[in-house]
Amino acid sequence: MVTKGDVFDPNCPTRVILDRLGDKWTVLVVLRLRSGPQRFTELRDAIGQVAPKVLTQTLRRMERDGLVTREVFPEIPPRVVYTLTPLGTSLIDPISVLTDWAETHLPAITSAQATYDANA
Amino acid sequence: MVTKGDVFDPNCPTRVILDRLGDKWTVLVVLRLRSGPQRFTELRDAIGQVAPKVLTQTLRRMERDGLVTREVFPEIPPRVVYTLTPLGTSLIDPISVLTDWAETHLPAITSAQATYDANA
DNA sequence: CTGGATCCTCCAAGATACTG
DNA sequence: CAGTATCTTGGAGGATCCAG
Repeated sequence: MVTKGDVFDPNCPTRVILDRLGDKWTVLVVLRLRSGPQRFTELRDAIGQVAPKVLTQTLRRMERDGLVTREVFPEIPPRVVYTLTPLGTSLIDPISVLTDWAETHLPAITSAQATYDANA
Repeated sequence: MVTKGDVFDPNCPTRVILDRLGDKWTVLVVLRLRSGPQRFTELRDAIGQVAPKVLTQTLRRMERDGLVTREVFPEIPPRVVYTLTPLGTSLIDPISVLTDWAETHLPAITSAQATYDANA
């Protein structure tokens, strides 16, 4: 049974989620797929300089977690389309809360850092 | 100027925040300090097996970011108390959204993983 | 008690090249 | 086009000992 108190258990679900969100690309993939299914190359180009190996790793892990589906069309050249699952879509709101917080408080953080560094 | 669209800019504020939340201990420190100021050892004991060096690094970074204050009492033995700043306190809500999401959807994720692994 | 100093491990991430 | 194969690396995290 999972309770609110076990965030301090190393196997706590929140820790698992934060591991995912903490990686470099998962959140960006979610935000890209928000506007609809995308092909591998579309994701790569949109997200920026990400090595194909890394993007593949990210997408595979997201597929395993049930956040995206991977659809292969057996054509030449091959076409692979990634789509957010309902589970993946449900992550958009929590992510938005974070981005909103980040954008709201960035000035305060930057300012705090400047003050801290000045006294160093 | 910071806009919603620049999540794909490597210097995007959201990326910075996610880097923090993605580390192993910051979120746990926030949740501990939620119930009030704590001493170094109290934090260490409550959070679990964290090396003092690592906890110090975490706390220093949080102090630099303006999330906590560090108060040293020049006594023997020394006493150091960490307290959430208003900025740090404002992080509790976004974190709660994440923990709620995690706890709600953990079964779905676990199930998805099991299905994925079974077909491997 | 707090946490600095030192050394070590591990792995996400990246660069590059290649293939069905 | 959508990856895989291989090699490399930076830095978070950890273990241990020591000091004010």
